Amino acid sequence: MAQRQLDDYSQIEGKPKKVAKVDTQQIVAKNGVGRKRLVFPPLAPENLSSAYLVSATYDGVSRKALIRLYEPESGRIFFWYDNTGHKPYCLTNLSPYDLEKIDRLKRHQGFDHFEIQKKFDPLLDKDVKVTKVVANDPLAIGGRPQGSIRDIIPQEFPKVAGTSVSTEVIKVWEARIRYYQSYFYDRRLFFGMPYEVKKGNLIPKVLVEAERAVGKIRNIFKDATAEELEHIERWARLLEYPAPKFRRAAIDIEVYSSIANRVPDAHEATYPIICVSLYGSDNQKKVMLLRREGLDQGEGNLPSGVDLEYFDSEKQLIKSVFKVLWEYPFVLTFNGDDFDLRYLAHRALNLGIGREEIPIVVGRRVCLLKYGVHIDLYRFFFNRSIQIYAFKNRYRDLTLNGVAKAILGLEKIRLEKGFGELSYAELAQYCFRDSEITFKLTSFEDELVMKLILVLARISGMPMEDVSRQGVSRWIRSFLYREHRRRNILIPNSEDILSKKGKTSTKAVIKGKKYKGAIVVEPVPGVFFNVAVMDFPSLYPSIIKIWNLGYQSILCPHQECQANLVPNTPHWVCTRKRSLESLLIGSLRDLRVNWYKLRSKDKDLSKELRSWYNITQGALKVILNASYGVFGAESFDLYCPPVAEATAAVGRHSITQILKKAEQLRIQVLYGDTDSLFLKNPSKSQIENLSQWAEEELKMSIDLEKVYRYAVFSSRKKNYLGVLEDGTVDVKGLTGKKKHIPLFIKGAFNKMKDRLAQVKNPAEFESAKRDIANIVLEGYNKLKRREWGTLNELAFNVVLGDSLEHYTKTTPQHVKAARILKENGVEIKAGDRISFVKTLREPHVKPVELASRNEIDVEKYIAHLHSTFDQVLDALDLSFDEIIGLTRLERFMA
DNA sequence: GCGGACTGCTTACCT
DNA sequence: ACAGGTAAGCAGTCCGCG
Repeated sequence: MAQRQLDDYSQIEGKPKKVAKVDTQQIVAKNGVGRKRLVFPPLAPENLSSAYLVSATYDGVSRKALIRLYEPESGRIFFWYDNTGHKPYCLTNLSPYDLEKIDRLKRHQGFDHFEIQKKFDPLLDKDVKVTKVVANDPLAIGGRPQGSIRDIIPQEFPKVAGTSVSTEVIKVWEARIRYYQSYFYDRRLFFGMPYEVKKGNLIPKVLVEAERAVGKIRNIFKDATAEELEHIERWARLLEYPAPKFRRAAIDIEVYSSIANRVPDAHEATYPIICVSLYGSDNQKKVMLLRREGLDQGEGNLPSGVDLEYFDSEKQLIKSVFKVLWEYPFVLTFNGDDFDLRYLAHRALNLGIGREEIPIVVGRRVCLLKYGVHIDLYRFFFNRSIQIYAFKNRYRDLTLNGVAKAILGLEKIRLEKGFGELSYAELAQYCFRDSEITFKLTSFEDELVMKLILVLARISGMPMEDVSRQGVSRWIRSFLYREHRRRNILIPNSEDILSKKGKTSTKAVIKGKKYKGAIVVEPVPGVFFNVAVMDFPSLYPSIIKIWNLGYQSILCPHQECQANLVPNTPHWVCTRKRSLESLLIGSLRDLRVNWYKLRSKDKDLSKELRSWYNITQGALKVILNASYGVFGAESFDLYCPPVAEATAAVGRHSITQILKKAEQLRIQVLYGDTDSLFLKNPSKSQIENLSQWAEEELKMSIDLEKVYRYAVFSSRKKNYLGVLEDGTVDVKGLTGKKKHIPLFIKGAFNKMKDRLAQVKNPAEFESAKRDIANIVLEGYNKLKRREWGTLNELAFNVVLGDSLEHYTKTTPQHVKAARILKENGVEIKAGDRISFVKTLREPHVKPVELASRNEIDVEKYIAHLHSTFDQVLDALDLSFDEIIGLTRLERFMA
């Protein structure tokens, strides 16, 4: 089963119903910046002019949806409780008459009532009557180990039905959607958008400027159908509204530990918290230290403006931290879910601080706040899509230091000793830097990260907490679910989609894959001047749009659609009705390509506006890039393999057709991958012809993406080097750019790269070739003469993909090195980068720390230098062996 | 017992 | 837990080899 039994918020430790009684337990906290006293819960007033809807939960006490509104003027959070009487529910195909027979259901304490509802069944393609089973509590629907309504119905009905009823025909739908999501979908509320409270009711704000922009957009998309335009406008309305300033604070804690290098257990919370730092957007900078006996003041400078406060008791220190957590609307941590907030909460309990005084809600995998929104930046930066598409793989190490160094150029303070041995000054300095860095991860480039999370919350329809923690497939699922509810379409169960439309028909090139993917054109080896790169902008989303792909439309039940075949597959696509995916993904794609990308570069707009548009187009890019893949991912709740397969098949068809056309137009294609073509010195009219043909015949645009002054291809696919007119060098796939190879080799490679950047025309190539040969020779000689700097220069840095025990089939070199490290008492876990060098004696590897320079296997390094350079030398008509002076005979003998 | 041909595993990359 | 395709390097296996 792809769906999870329980959600994070139902797994909150302790008894959810005892969390903060609304009327009796009022917690009053005075914050440090002279604001008003805070009363909990901070109810929204009867009238509130404008506040952003940032988060929501189910409140077990009032049994209502609870919405957090962020009001940027005062920088406060207000709580708004549902006033419409909306309740949790699920749907079933059993009639109320049948359901009445199920005693356990009727007697269930959370059960409220039945309603008959008409819904559209997307898999049967017709209206159906279903029963809405309404409950008083979302946990009654699902979330209790036994005795949840969603389980009782299929389990109990066959027993009471009289005749034999198979469990399979009894359906329960929409029982696994979190209540606050369900609430938002039904009430058509949008996370991240501003609302006003008027006489206690929530009303969306309308902004004149945003509406004006929507009007402009409407004019741009003249060719869109009415249905498409409707969706484009709906998205644009979400994206045109500006972002607020986020009042926020980053915190970081340090815990005393007797053993250096061991992370204290956040659940046990045995050791005292000795230091906490705070960095606020309102310039509140603070370090709180626990006084300990015999500790030196020590030397060390805190940046100016940082308050230093000492506490005699840890309890007082923690209470002081809690004031901050009861105060700020947004709290930032780096790994606070697993460590900082979790430790604080457990430590507080250990010290006898009352539950109601603790501002943290500790879940199984997350830690949330009772007042504000906790954003764990570790979780956000861990997201693969964010890493790749939003930050272009700029950071590699998923540590605070790694991310900050790559993005901000800021580093943690290096420690020579354990926390236990630091003086007050050293500890304060160290701790403060961490919260400073954490904060700055959200403030660089005009608060990009906060805005990105906001935009993603709007598009996905998820609270900021969730959107910052969950992956792109959840975001996509959420906006598709939202559209189902909007149109009164039953949200299908994953297993029903799969049993109806689960089969694929093509054979993947790679063993173990489910279907065939993209085409890579065999490159023509050599150096070519004036290479034009053309590509289909967001090819797969375009295909989903144009071919009307979706789980409903593929293999639809209509006879007449069966002739509408996807090229090279037996799959047909519906001709009667537009699929939700086609409309939603297609309109997002069109908006990005034809509006947001252009606006982000529009010099007539203010810098601020351009930056906003740039963030928006970046968010769209992240989503669009994943919008095809999710349909081929089992974990996606609308998993539908033929949709993914059809998308890839049309992709292959498109590039194959354009290759043929290029040949007809006598344009030589040097290379191509998935959605791109590299053309050899084409004329303007040839390019024009090609793109016109694609527009007419394939109904797809193809753009001239860039022109390389020259490009170097080896005979290997996904391996090339291109020099743009401005001298920038694009290196793709070559070993020389891979992050794990030794700096020594990378250095030599980069020298070659810099030299190649200077070549302007074929004539200049000859002297460049001589220089490159010298670079290679220099590297070779240095190795031969063992003239490297530190051993670090020779270290390979390979990420350990799994925990050490997991490697049973083979033992790769980095695993060998990691095991040696472990024997030496170093803690090793999945995701660690292992640095090792190649040595002469068995087992031919050693962790850098443990190796000495005389045991290096120089010949191995020469072999690596050789293969790294071969990828380029081939094309330049140079030979590694000749460069290093091997005679033809010696080469023959070797 | 050893080397070459082969397959499989693992990582890092491309679109 | 978005997909499939490609390259590289090494580990492990099989088989021939008087």
